[in-house]
Amino acid sequence: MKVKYNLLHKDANTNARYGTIETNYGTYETPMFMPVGTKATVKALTNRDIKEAKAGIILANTYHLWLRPGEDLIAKAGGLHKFMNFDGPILTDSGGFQVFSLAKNKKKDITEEGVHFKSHIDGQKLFLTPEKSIMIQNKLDSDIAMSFDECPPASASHEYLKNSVERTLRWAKRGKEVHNNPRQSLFGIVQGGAYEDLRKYSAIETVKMDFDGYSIGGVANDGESKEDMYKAIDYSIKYLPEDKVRYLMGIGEPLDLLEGIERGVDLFDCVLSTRIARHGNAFTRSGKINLRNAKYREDFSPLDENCDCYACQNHTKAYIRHLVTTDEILGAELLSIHNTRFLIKMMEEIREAIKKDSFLEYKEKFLEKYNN
RNA sequence: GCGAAUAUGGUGAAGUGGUUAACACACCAGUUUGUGGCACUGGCAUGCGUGGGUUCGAUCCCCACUAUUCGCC
Repeated sequence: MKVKYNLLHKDANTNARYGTIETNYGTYETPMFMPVGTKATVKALTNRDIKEAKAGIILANTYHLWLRPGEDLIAKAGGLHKFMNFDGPILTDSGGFQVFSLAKNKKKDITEEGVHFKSHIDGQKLFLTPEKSIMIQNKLDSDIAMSFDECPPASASHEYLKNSVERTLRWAKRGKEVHNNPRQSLFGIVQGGAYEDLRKYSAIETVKMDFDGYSIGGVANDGESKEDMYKAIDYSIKYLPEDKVRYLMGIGEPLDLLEGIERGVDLFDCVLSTRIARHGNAFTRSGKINLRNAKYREDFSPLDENCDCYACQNHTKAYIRHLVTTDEILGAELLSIHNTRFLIKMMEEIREAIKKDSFLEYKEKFLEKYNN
Protein backbone atom coordinates (compact mmCIF):
# COMPACT_ATOMS: atom_id res chain seq x y z
CA MET A 1 0.00 0.00 0.00
CA LYS A 2 0.93 3.63 -0.34
CA VAL A 3 1.50 5.49 2.90
CA LYS A 4 -1.46 7.48 4.06
CA TYR A 5 -1.21 10.53 6.27
CA ASN A 6 -4.01 11.45 8.65
CA LEU A 7 -3.96 14.92 10.15
CA LEU A 8 -5.55 14.51 13.58
CA HIS A 9 -4.83 17.76 15.36
CA LYS A 10 -3.24 21.12 14.67
CA ASP A 11 -1.63 23.06 17.47
CA ALA A 12 -3.70 26.17 18.14
CA ASN A 13 -0.73 28.53 18.28
CA THR A 14 1.76 27.20 15.72
CA ASN A 15 1.88 25.13 12.55
CA ALA A 16 2.82 22.06 14.56
CA ARG A 17 0.62 19.11 13.74
CA TYR A 18 -0.15 15.73 15.20
CA GLY A 19 -1.14 12.90 12.93
CA THR A 20 -0.62 9.30 11.95
CA ILE A 21 1.01 7.64 9.01
CA GLU A 22 -0.34 4.32 7.78
CA THR A 23 2.25 2.00 6.29
CA ASN A 24 2.65 -1.61 5.18
CA TYR A 25 3.89 -2.33 8.67
CA GLY A 26 1.37 -0.54 10.82
CA THR A 27 0.26 2.92 11.77
CA TYR A 28 2.62 5.31 13.50
CA GLU A 29 2.20 8.71 15.10
CA THR A 30 3.87 11.87 13.87
CA PRO A 31 5.88 14.02 14.39
CA MET A 32 8.40 11.21 14.25
CA PHE A 33 12.15 10.84 14.27
CA MET A 34 13.55 8.13 11.99
CA PRO A 35 16.86 6.59 13.07
CA VAL A 36 19.30 6.18 10.21
CA GLY A 37 20.36 2.69 9.19
CA THR A 38 22.42 3.40 6.10
CA LYS A 39 23.64 -0.10 5.37
CA ALA A 40 20.55 -1.93 6.54
CA THR A 41 21.59 -1.53 10.16
CA VAL A 42 21.11 1.29 12.60
CA LYS A 43 24.73 1.35 13.66
CA ALA A 44 25.36 -0.42 16.96
CA LEU A 45 21.67 -1.24 17.49
CA THR A 46 19.92 -4.57 17.20
CA ASN A 47 16.37 -4.71 15.91
CA ARG A 48 15.38 -5.32 19.51
CA ASP A 49 17.07 -2.06 20.52
CA ILE A 50 15.27 -0.22 17.72
CA LYS A 51 11.97 -1.60 18.90
CA GLU A 52 12.70 -0.72 22.53
CA ALA A 53 13.47 2.82 21.47
CA LYS A 54 9.93 2.80 20.02
CA ALA A 55 11.17 3.92 16.65
CA GLY A 56 8.65 4.12 13.85
CA ILE A 57 10.21 4.20 10.42
CA ILE A 58 13.94 3.66 9.88
CA LEU A 59 15.99 4.94 6.97
CA ALA A 60 18.35 2.98 4.75
CA ASN A 61 20.48 4.18 1.90
CA THR A 62 20.24 3.29 -1.74
CA TYR A 63 23.80 4.27 -2.58
CA HIS A 64 25.41 2.11 0.07
CA LEU A 65 23.22 -0.91 -0.48
CA TRP A 66 23.68 -0.65 -4.24
CA LEU A 67 27.45 -0.98 -3.78
CA ARG A 68 27.28 -3.61 -1.06
CA PRO A 69 25.72 -6.11 -0.97
CA GLY A 70 23.89 -5.02 -4.13
CA GLU A 71 20.15 -4.72 -4.73
CA ASP A 72 19.96 -8.10 -6.46
CA LEU A 73 21.23 -9.94 -3.43
CA ILE A 74 18.75 -8.13 -1.23
CA ALA A 75 15.96 -8.96 -3.68
CA LYS A 76 17.09 -12.56 -3.55
CA ALA A 77 16.87 -12.46 0.24
CA GLY A 78 13.27 -11.36 -0.17
CA GLY A 79 13.72 -7.61 0.11
CA LEU A 80 15.19 -5.32 2.71
CA HIS A 81 12.75 -6.26 5.48
CA LYS A 82 13.49 -9.95 5.22
CA PHE A 83 17.19 -9.40 4.66
CA MET A 84 17.62 -7.48 7.89
CA ASN A 85 14.62 -9.13 9.54
CA PHE A 86 13.02 -5.80 10.38
CA ASP A 87 9.24 -5.77 10.56
CA GLY A 88 8.72 -2.01 10.67
CA PRO A 89 8.53 0.48 7.82
CA ILE A 90 11.71 1.42 5.99
CA LEU A 91 12.40 4.53 3.95
CA THR A 92 15.27 4.52 1.46
CA ASP A 93 17.14 7.65 0.58
CA SER A 94 17.83 7.96 -3.13
CA GLY A 95 21.59 8.26 -2.91
CA GLY A 96 21.46 11.80 -4.22
CA PHE A 97 23.03 13.28 -1.15
CA GLN A 98 26.04 10.92 -1.15
CA VAL A 99 26.58 11.01 -4.87
CA PHE A 100 26.80 14.79 -4.95
CA SER A 101 29.35 14.85 -2.22
CA LEU A 102 31.38 12.28 -4.18
CA ALA A 103 31.17 14.10 -7.51
CA LYS A 104 34.46 15.99 -7.67
CA ASN A 105 33.82 18.33 -10.55
CA LYS A 106 30.27 19.55 -10.16
CA LYS A 107 30.09 21.09 -13.61
CA LYS A 108 31.46 18.12 -15.46
CA ASP A 109 30.22 15.25 -13.33
CA ILE A 110 26.62 16.36 -12.86
CA THR A 111 24.89 16.01 -16.22
CA GLU A 112 21.30 16.05 -17.33
CA GLU A 113 21.43 12.29 -17.65
CA GLY A 114 22.79 11.63 -14.16
CA VAL A 115 25.83 11.95 -11.91
CA HIS A 116 29.33 10.60 -12.47
CA PHE A 117 31.31 9.93 -9.32
CA LYS A 118 33.80 7.58 -7.75
CA SER A 119 33.00 4.87 -5.24
CA HIS A 120 34.09 5.76 -1.72
CA ILE A 121 35.11 2.13 -1.28
CA ASP A 122 37.50 1.46 -4.14
CA GLY A 123 37.40 4.58 -6.28
CA GLN A 124 35.82 2.88 -9.27
CA LYS A 125 33.87 5.14 -11.60
CA LEU A 126 30.12 4.95 -11.17
CA PHE A 127 27.12 6.60 -12.75
CA LEU A 128 23.78 7.05 -11.06
CA THR A 129 20.64 8.30 -12.76
CA PRO A 130 17.13 9.01 -11.48
CA GLU A 131 15.85 5.87 -13.18
CA LYS A 132 18.62 3.73 -11.75
CA SER A 133 18.06 5.04 -8.23
CA ILE A 134 14.34 4.33 -8.38
CA MET A 135 14.84 0.88 -9.86
CA ILE A 136 17.28 -0.02 -7.12
CA GLN A 137 14.82 1.19 -4.51
CA ASN A 138 12.05 -0.83 -6.18
CA LYS A 139 14.19 -3.92 -5.79
CA LEU A 140 15.17 -3.12 -2.23
CA ASP A 141 11.43 -3.06 -1.60
CA SER A 142 11.48 -0.33 1.00
CA ASP A 143 8.15 1.17 2.02
CA ILE A 144 9.05 4.67 0.95
CA ALA A 145 11.40 5.57 -1.87
CA MET A 146 12.86 9.03 -2.33
CA SER A 147 13.22 10.84 -5.62
CA PHE A 148 16.73 11.30 -6.91
CA ASP A 149 17.42 14.99 -6.49
CA GLU A 150 20.34 17.32 -6.84
CA CYS A 151 21.52 18.46 -3.44
CA PRO A 152 23.62 21.58 -4.02
CA PRO A 153 25.77 23.25 -1.37
CA ALA A 154 24.32 26.08 0.68
CA SER A 155 26.83 28.41 -0.91
CA ALA A 156 25.37 27.86 -4.40
CA SER A 157 24.23 30.97 -6.25
CA HIS A 158 20.63 31.79 -7.07
CA GLU A 159 21.38 31.11 -10.72
CA TYR A 160 22.90 27.71 -9.97
CA LEU A 161 20.05 26.80 -7.67
CA LYS A 162 17.46 27.84 -10.23
CA ASN A 163 18.89 25.44 -12.78
CA SER A 164 19.30 22.83 -10.08
CA VAL A 165 15.65 23.10 -9.06
CA GLU A 166 14.58 22.70 -12.69
CA ARG A 167 16.76 19.66 -13.09
CA THR A 168 15.52 18.12 -9.86
CA LEU A 169 11.97 18.51 -11.18
CA ARG A 170 12.86 16.76 -14.44
CA TRP A 171 14.61 14.01 -12.49
CA ALA A 172 11.62 13.61 -10.18
CA LYS A 173 9.42 13.15 -13.23
CA ARG A 174 11.77 10.62 -14.80
CA GLY A 175 11.95 8.68 -11.57
CA LYS A 176 8.21 8.68 -11.12
CA GLU A 177 7.74 7.33 -14.64
CA VAL A 178 9.88 4.25 -14.01
CA HIS A 179 8.71 3.69 -10.44
CA ASN A 180 7.07 0.31 -10.43
CA ASN A 181 6.39 -1.17 -7.02
CA PRO A 182 2.79 -1.05 -5.79
CA ARG A 183 3.81 -1.66 -2.19
CA GLN A 184 6.20 1.27 -2.25
CA SER A 185 5.43 4.97 -1.89
CA LEU A 186 7.45 7.62 -3.68
CA PHE A 187 8.25 11.03 -2.19
CA GLY A 188 9.15 14.23 -3.99
CA ILE A 189 11.81 16.62 -2.73
CA VAL A 190 11.68 20.40 -2.57
CA GLN A 191 14.95 22.24 -3.20
CA GLY A 192 15.89 25.88 -3.73
CA GLY A 193 18.30 26.84 -0.98
CA ALA A 194 17.20 29.74 1.19
CA TYR A 195 15.51 31.59 -1.69
CA GLU A 196 11.82 32.20 -1.33
CA ASP A 197 11.04 32.27 -5.04
CA LEU A 198 12.91 29.03 -5.72
CA ARG A 199 11.44 27.14 -2.78
CA LYS A 200 7.96 28.26 -3.79
CA TYR A 201 8.46 27.26 -7.39
CA SER A 202 10.05 23.94 -6.45
CA ALA A 203 7.28 23.10 -4.00
CA ILE A 204 4.41 24.00 -6.31
CA GLU A 205 5.86 22.13 -9.28
CA THR A 206 6.75 19.08 -7.19
CA VAL A 207 3.27 18.91 -5.71
CA LYS A 208 1.81 19.07 -9.20
CA MET A 209 3.41 15.71 -9.87
CA ASP A 210 1.36 14.22 -7.07
CA PHE A 211 3.77 12.27 -4.90
CA ASP A 212 2.80 10.14 -1.90
CA GLY A 213 4.61 12.51 0.42
CA TYR A 214 6.93 15.48 0.29
CA SER A 215 10.26 16.31 1.74
CA ILE A 216 12.29 19.43 2.19
CA GLY A 217 15.85 18.80 1.11
CA GLY A 218 19.07 20.71 0.80
CA VAL A 219 19.09 22.02 4.35
CA ALA A 220 22.00 22.15 6.79
CA ASN A 221 24.44 21.59 3.94
CA ASP A 222 28.06 22.64 4.41
CA GLY A 223 27.49 24.99 7.26
CA GLU A 224 24.23 26.62 6.22
CA SER A 225 23.10 28.96 8.98
CA LYS A 226 20.14 28.01 11.11
CA GLU A 227 18.32 31.14 10.00
CA ASP A 228 18.62 30.08 6.36
CA MET A 229 17.51 26.60 7.20
CA TYR A 230 14.40 27.81 8.99
CA LYS A 231 13.68 30.14 6.08
CA ALA A 232 14.01 27.24 3.65
CA ILE A 233 11.42 25.32 5.67
CA ASP A 234 9.06 28.29 5.89
CA TYR A 235 9.30 29.02 2.18
CA SER A 236 8.68 25.40 1.22
CA ILE A 237 6.14 24.09 3.64
CA LYS A 238 3.33 26.52 2.97
CA TYR A 239 2.94 25.11 -0.54
CA LEU A 240 2.78 21.49 0.58
CA PRO A 241 -0.64 19.83 0.88
CA GLU A 242 -2.03 19.28 4.36
CA ASP A 243 -3.07 15.73 3.66
CA LYS A 244 0.43 14.45 2.86
CA VAL A 245 3.31 13.80 5.15
CA ARG A 246 6.14 16.37 5.28
CA TYR A 247 9.65 15.17 5.81
CA LEU A 248 12.62 17.40 6.63
CA MET A 249 15.65 15.55 5.39
CA GLY A 250 18.72 15.04 7.51
CA ILE A 251 17.77 17.13 10.50
CA GLY A 252 18.10 15.93 14.04
CA GLU A 253 19.50 18.38 16.58
CA PRO A 254 16.90 18.76 19.33
CA LEU A 255 16.65 22.50 18.71
CA ASP A 256 16.11 21.99 14.98
CA LEU A 257 13.50 19.30 15.58
CA LEU A 258 11.54 21.82 17.63
CA GLU A 259 11.88 24.50 14.99
CA GLY A 260 10.85 22.08 12.26
CA ILE A 261 7.82 20.80 14.12
CA GLU A 262 6.74 24.32 14.93
CA ARG A 263 6.70 24.95 11.19
CA GLY A 264 4.66 21.86 10.38
CA VAL A 265 7.18 19.08 9.73
CA ASP A 266 6.09 15.47 10.44
CA LEU A 267 9.18 13.40 9.78
CA PHE A 268 12.88 13.77 10.46
CA ASP A 269 15.90 11.60 10.02
CA CYS A 270 19.42 12.25 11.18
CA VAL A 271 22.72 10.49 11.65
CA LEU A 272 23.58 12.71 14.57
CA SER A 273 22.09 10.61 17.35
CA THR A 274 24.14 7.55 16.49
CA ARG A 275 27.19 9.33 15.14
CA ILE A 276 27.77 11.47 18.20
CA ALA A 277 27.19 8.31 20.23
CA ARG A 278 30.09 6.65 18.46
CA HIS A 279 32.13 9.73 19.26
CA GLY A 280 31.27 9.56 22.94
CA ASN A 281 28.52 12.18 23.17
CA ALA A 282 25.01 12.03 24.56
CA PHE A 283 21.91 14.16 24.32
CA THR A 284 20.51 15.05 27.71
CA ARG A 285 17.81 17.36 29.02
CA SER A 286 20.48 19.87 29.90
CA GLY A 287 22.22 19.76 26.56
CA LYS A 288 24.69 17.61 24.73
CA ILE A 289 27.45 16.19 26.88
CA ASN A 290 30.82 14.67 25.98
CA LEU A 291 31.43 11.56 28.07
CA ARG A 292 35.18 11.86 27.44
CA ASN A 293 35.25 14.90 29.69
CA ALA A 294 37.11 14.34 32.95
CA LYS A 295 34.25 15.74 35.00
CA TYR A 296 32.29 12.52 34.47
CA ARG A 297 35.02 10.28 35.85
CA GLU A 298 33.25 9.91 39.18
CA ASP A 299 29.72 10.74 38.10
CA PHE A 300 27.67 7.74 39.15
CA SER A 301 24.35 9.11 37.90
CA PRO A 302 22.65 8.05 34.65
CA LEU A 303 23.09 10.01 31.42
CA ASP A 304 19.64 11.51 31.89
CA GLU A 305 17.52 11.18 35.02
CA ASN A 306 14.28 11.22 33.03
CA CYS A 307 15.27 8.67 30.40
CA ASP A 308 13.73 5.22 30.29
CA CYS A 309 16.31 3.66 27.94
CA TYR A 310 18.35 0.59 28.76
CA ALA A 311 21.54 2.59 29.23
CA CYS A 312 19.99 5.01 31.69
CA GLN A 313 18.15 2.29 33.56
CA ASN A 314 21.29 0.21 34.05
CA HIS A 315 24.45 2.28 33.84
CA THR A 316 26.19 5.41 35.10
CA LYS A 317 28.06 8.16 33.32
CA ALA A 318 31.25 7.04 35.04
CA TYR A 319 30.87 3.54 33.62
CA ILE A 320 30.01 4.74 30.13
CA ARG A 321 32.90 7.20 30.25
CA HIS A 322 35.16 4.31 31.15
CA LEU A 323 33.86 2.34 28.15
CA VAL A 324 34.28 5.32 25.83
CA THR A 325 37.78 6.22 26.94
CA THR A 326 38.94 2.62 26.66
CA ASP A 327 37.34 2.25 23.20
CA GLU A 328 35.02 -0.51 24.29
CA ILE A 329 32.26 -1.23 21.76
CA LEU A 330 29.62 -1.27 24.46
CA GLY A 331 30.14 2.44 25.02
CA ALA A 332 28.99 3.24 21.48
CA GLU A 333 26.11 0.81 21.86
CA LEU A 334 24.82 2.27 25.10
CA LEU A 335 25.13 5.83 23.83
CA SER A 336 23.41 4.92 20.56
CA ILE A 337 20.56 3.31 22.47
CA HIS A 338 20.26 6.37 24.67
CA ASN A 339 20.48 9.04 21.97
CA THR A 340 17.99 7.28 19.76
CA ARG A 341 15.52 6.85 22.57
CA PHE A 342 16.12 10.42 23.71
CA LEU A 343 14.94 11.90 20.42
CA ILE A 344 12.03 9.50 20.08
CA LYS A 345 10.88 10.19 23.63
CA MET A 346 11.11 13.86 22.85
CA MET A 347 8.78 13.24 19.90
CA GLU A 348 6.33 11.42 22.16
CA GLU A 349 6.23 14.36 24.52
CA ILE A 350 5.85 16.82 21.68
CA ARG A 351 2.91 14.88 20.25
CA GLU A 352 1.18 15.05 23.61
CA ALA A 353 1.89 18.76 23.80
CA ILE A 354 0.46 19.40 20.33
CA LYS A 355 -2.69 17.48 21.22
CA LYS A 356 -3.10 19.86 24.15
CA ASP A 357 -2.28 22.94 22.05
CA SER A 358 0.73 23.54 24.25
CA PHE A 359 3.60 23.06 21.83
CA LEU A 360 5.11 26.47 22.57
CA GLU A 361 5.03 25.85 26.30
CA TYR A 362 6.80 22.56 25.76
CA LYS A 363 9.42 24.19 23.56
CA GLU A 364 10.06 26.96 26.05
CA LYS A 365 10.36 24.55 28.92
CA PHE A 366 12.65 22.28 26.95
CA LEU A 367 14.96 25.07 25.87
CA GLU A 368 15.15 26.45 29.39
CA LYS A 369 17.18 23.43 30.36
CA TYR A 370 18.72 22.55 27.03
CA ASN A 371 21.48 25.02 26.44
CA ASN A 372 23.37 23.87 23.39
C1' G B 1 84.91 -1.51 45.54
C1' C B 2 86.30 -0.84 40.05
C1' G B 3 84.83 0.12 34.94
C1' A B 4 81.28 1.51 31.18
C1' A B 5 76.77 3.43 29.22
C1' U B 6 72.50 6.40 29.78
C1' A B 7 69.95 10.59 32.11
C1' U B 8 64.82 15.27 27.45
C1' G B 9 56.89 16.28 29.39
C1' G B 10 52.46 11.40 32.21
C1' U B 11 54.89 7.51 28.68
C1' G B 12 58.03 6.05 24.38
C1' A B 13 61.31 8.90 22.28
C1' A B 14 63.84 12.74 18.11
C1' G B 15 67.12 16.75 18.18
C1' U B 16 70.54 21.18 18.02
C1' G B 17 76.19 25.71 20.67
C1' G B 18 71.93 30.80 18.97
C1' U B 19 64.46 33.39 17.85
C1' U B 20 58.45 29.10 19.07
C1' A B 21 62.57 21.34 21.85
C1' A B 22 60.16 16.90 16.21
C1' C B 23 56.88 12.93 16.36
C1' A B 24 53.73 9.27 18.65
C1' C B 25 50.76 7.59 22.70
C1' A B 26 48.29 9.21 26.97
C1' C B 27 45.79 13.33 28.88
C1' C B 28 42.60 17.90 28.26
C1' A B 29 38.88 20.33 25.28
C1' G B 30 36.04 21.04 20.89
C1' U B 31 33.51 19.50 16.20
C1' U B 32 29.74 16.22 14.07
C1' U B 33 22.44 17.59 10.87
C1' G B 34 19.11 12.95 3.61
C1' U B 35 26.52 8.64 7.56
C1' G B 36 32.81 7.68 3.35
C1' G B 37 31.11 3.57 11.45
C1' C B 38 35.33 3.21 15.23
C1' A B 39 36.67 10.15 12.66
C1' C B 40 38.36 15.06 12.60
C1' U B 41 40.34 19.83 14.82
C1' G B 42 42.82 22.16 18.65
C1' G B 43 45.61 22.32 23.47
C1' C B 44 49.43 20.10 26.25
C1' A B 45 57.95 20.37 28.29
C1' U B 46 59.30 29.03 30.23
C1' G B 47 62.28 23.66 29.84
C1' C B 48 66.11 18.86 28.35
C1' G B 49 68.79 14.61 36.25
C1' U B 50 71.42 18.17 40.28
C1' G B 51 75.42 21.68 41.13
C1' G B 52 79.39 24.21 39.03
C1' G B 53 82.51 25.70 34.71
C1' U B 54 83.75 27.19 29.42
C1' U B 55 81.23 30.70 26.03
C1' C B 56 78.52 36.82 23.85
C1' G B 57 75.09 32.56 24.33
C1' A B 58 74.41 25.73 26.49
C1' U B 59 69.47 20.99 26.69
C1' C B 60 73.63 20.21 23.36
C1' C B 61 81.03 21.12 25.33
C1' C B 62 83.94 20.23 30.30
C1' C B 63 84.02 18.74 35.72
C1' A B 64 81.71 16.87 40.08
C1' C B 65 77.59 14.69 42.27
C1' U B 66 73.15 11.68 42.08
C1' A B 67 70.13 7.89 39.82
C1' U B 68 69.42 3.77 36.59
C1' U B 69 71.33 -0.26 33.68
C1' C B 70 75.25 -3.54 32.30
C1' G B 71 80.06 -5.80 33.14
C1' C B 72 84.15 -7.10 36.58
C1' C B 73 86.08 -8.23 41.49
